[in-house]
Amino acid sequence: MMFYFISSVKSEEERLKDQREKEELEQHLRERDAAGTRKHGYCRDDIEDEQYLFEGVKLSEAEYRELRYKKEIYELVKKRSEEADNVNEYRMPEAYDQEGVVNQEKRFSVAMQRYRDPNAEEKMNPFAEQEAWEEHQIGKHFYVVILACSQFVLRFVFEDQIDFIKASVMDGDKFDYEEMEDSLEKSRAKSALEALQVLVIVGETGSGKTTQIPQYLHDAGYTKNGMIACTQPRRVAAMSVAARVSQEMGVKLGHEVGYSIRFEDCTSEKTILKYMTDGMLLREFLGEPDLSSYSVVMVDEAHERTLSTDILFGLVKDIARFRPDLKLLISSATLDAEKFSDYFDSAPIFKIPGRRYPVEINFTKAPEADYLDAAIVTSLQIHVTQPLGDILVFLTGQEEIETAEEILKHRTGGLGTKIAELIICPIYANLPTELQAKIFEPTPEGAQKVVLATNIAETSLTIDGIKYVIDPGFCKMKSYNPRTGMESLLVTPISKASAMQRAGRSGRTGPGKCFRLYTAYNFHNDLDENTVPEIQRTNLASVVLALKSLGIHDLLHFDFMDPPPAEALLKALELLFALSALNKLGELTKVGRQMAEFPLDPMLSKMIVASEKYKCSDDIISIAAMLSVGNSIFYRPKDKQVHADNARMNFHTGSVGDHIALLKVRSMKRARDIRDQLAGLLERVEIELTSNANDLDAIRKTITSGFFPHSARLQKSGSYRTVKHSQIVHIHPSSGLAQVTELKPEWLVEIAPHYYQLKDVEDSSSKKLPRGAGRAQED
DNA sequence: GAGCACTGC
Repeated sequence: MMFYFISSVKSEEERLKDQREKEELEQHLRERDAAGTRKHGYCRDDIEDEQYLFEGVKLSEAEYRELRYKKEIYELVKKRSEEADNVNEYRMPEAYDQEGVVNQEKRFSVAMQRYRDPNAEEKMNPFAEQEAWEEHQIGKHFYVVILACSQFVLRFVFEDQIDFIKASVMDGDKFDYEEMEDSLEKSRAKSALEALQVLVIVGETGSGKTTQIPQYLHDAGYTKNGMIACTQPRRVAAMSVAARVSQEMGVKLGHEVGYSIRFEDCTSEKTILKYMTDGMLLREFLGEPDLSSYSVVMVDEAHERTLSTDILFGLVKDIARFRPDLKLLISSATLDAEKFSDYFDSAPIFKIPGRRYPVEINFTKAPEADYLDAAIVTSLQIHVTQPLGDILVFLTGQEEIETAEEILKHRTGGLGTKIAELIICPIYANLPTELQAKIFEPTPEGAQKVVLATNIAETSLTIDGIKYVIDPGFCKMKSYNPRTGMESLLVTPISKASAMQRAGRSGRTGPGKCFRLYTAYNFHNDLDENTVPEIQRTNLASVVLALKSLGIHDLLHFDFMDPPPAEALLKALELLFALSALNKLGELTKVGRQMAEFPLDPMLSKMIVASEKYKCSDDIISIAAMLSVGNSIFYRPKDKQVHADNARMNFHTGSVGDHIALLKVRSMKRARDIRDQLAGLLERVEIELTSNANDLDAIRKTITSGFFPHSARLQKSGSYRTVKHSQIVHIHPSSGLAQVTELKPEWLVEIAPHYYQLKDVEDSSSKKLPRGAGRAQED
């Protein structure tokens, strides 16, 4: 346990100067002690200068003497309190108000009085009761005691502090927005944009590339022969950028400038500048394989390497060859520009400066075993020792965030009013929107906000005013095992690119600091340069189906920027063949073409297509919509008991039931939207909308038609084993509502005779073959 | 008593 005095707000130069002075003082005191001249009170009587320093803080001589004295006393009583057998025998009622809340200032002065009073009976340990209370409150690990002195506040911190080493400063870019527009108009940018068919554009978010370049191309006349498409990885981005550009151009959104996202097409015949999600352009490819209505395609945020952008790359590269009039712009953040350039036949790279402030990077001196604990300690360390400014902590998931929130509340709960208030804001995608809004509320004067976020804060949303980033270096990442055909989420170290992105989050509105909870050595030697692109770690069934329906047959030789593992491609082909979407030659069947129309996992699409036969399409699309919305409909924030305790402790947290209700509303609306879309698509593939809700067997058979590859048999042991590969699987815990559909073994042979033979399903001991409809885990 | 990062069509 270490004992620190930590100074108040200071600039870096001041800090260094103080540090120097402090070292000088310490050296002086050491020499004096060694000489045997040390006196009570640490008076610096032999120093001429008026500056008195106490642990780095400048004081008047009187303050200095007082503090030195107080510290010594404090250490003494602390020591004695540790020695005391029964801490409860000492009481200090004066220090508590009517509600029983301790007044730290008062507590200290009472302690001082008692200690100095030669007649006091409780001289021994005035702090014992307080300490017992604190230990009870915050679990012995960390506590802060505030001492008020005449003109300033000093803080005592007891903690095994984490030592950081300042490693480097990520340069900012002092860049003038107007200047850029000017230079874009006049400099080589203009000629480059006009002369070249394919161009890689590099620029940080905020450089204006997304808004300025399409406008420039429009002015240069590129919209005469077709639209300009600009793709974004996220819906909100497409919407907000379109809104801004339409404003800048002085036109109504949806007229000349529009956006197109799922469930919402805000474009018209007038539209010449179209912002859209990458997945949406991919869908448009299916109907228009040469993109003839576009004259320019700009793939924005290409460095994010979403599944859709990666597929788009291969497709646009291909059509650019036979359409010399199609201009192709690939825009990305700095890191992997060379790679994009290489892929697009050495396309020139054009750089646009970004706008970012410098960010100081700190690494830990030694590796931290428990990153969650380290993150909490570091937040408090920043809270107590650094100038005010909001903190962003990257954690891996909801559960971790909830744990961290509890611990932080616990540890700051017992602190008096002398310390700045710490506002804790959790944020993750499953958090109801109403609660998400909390992170955008401006931090009140004198308070400090700590945002506990998942990866959502890395790209999807930006929070202004973040000054400190704490990066434990992990995230949850999806990985796919082609052998078992199962996807799983694993906590994985992040890449260097991701670490830079996280650090950059602190430098958006002013200079920032990033505290990495790993060593510089770890960073340089253990982290990958870039995150493995999604296409290499996902189930490719829907990708393969989409490419096949675009007429691309030789998938193993398709020009992927980073080819997925051949095994994953083969697994996808195998599945599509089993679903009869492909024939033995690997060509799309009629069923396959119908399936490709649905923006769903092929097993779900197959289920819908099969519903025609069993006359229950109306019921099946409801099921499909609910399944594709994901699990969040049945989501529960946390174990009720814990939450109830929490609510009692924090007495203002709202009711859990309400949160779930809010969440359900959002998910249900989404399911409704998807269902409506599916109904429209049914018409398109000429399947009649029929309901057959009374015939459960028909519905079960329809489900079996899509999900037979995932059928499993109940073992005597209570676990399940897949029929096809004898893989042990478990029903996912979220399937509390028996989300397993029972089916008859003979159906498998009836519905998928090419996949199952009678011998596969024969099992004298069991009549039922429940099937895991939810997610299954590998054993 | 289990437990689901983030997008997107």
